[in-house]
Amino acid sequence: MISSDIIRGYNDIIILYLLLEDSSYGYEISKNIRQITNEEYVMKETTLYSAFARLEKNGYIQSFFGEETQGKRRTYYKITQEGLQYYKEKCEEWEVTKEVINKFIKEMG
Amino acid sequence: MISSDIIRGYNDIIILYLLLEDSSYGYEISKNIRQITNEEYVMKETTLYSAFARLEKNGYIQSFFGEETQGKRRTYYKITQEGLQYYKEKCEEWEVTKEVINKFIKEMG
DNA sequence: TGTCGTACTTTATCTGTCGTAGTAATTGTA
DNA sequence: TACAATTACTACGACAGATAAAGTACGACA
Repeated sequence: MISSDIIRGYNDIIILYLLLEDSSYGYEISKNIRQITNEEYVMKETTLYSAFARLEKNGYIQSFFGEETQGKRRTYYKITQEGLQYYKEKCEEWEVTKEVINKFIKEMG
Repeated sequence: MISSDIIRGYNDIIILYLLLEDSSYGYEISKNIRQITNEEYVMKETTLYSAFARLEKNGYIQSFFGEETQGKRRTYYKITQEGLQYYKEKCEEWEVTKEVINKFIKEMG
């Protein structure tokens, strides 16, 4: 189980990654995360939707309504230029973070 | 700069790592972190001391007073069996976390 | 006398995550 | 036809870890 204190701050990156190729919506993103990680990480619904709100507030994603004529209306999100920039920076930060934390990890029986 | 949301949850591990070899105290641990990471990560004082309190409350470290007869009295900490166990588990969790997050990271120009 | 370095403590605030619950429509199944 | 399950969200409140700001206390040094 991955603790929420560790993934914190990377949920945004996970979401942005999934919007790189094409716009998407909550439920689909949620499923994709589970699939990609083989259920090793399951993002909570509330975490996901509050991340959407935060990302949109910061201008990293933009929402629009889908054209479904049946079923509950979906809110789609697409990544912005700023979002792409933010994603790139966070990826670089991740490389640094990995190396820093690795210095405090020991392989033990 | 490593964001606090990313390192969150690993501050405990950093501290425990530094207590593996020998007991130590706040100021020394703080200096060691800076040195080991070449100033890439500097743990805030309040973060450090609140982590001590949490770790002791959870039984992962034990405090005792140093024998300095001059200067301000130091509070030393040593790792417990439970702390060692916790450290090991977190190291294993780290390996999983790394792989999970790596799936959402892209190398980009 | 004043500043720097060492070694902490207290208090209060912020943010992201998460538990709980509820709404609303569609699809499966018995 | 009834009921459960799945899809697709929204609202509210609580919690924990990180942090800013400020203060205490001691020694050394100039």
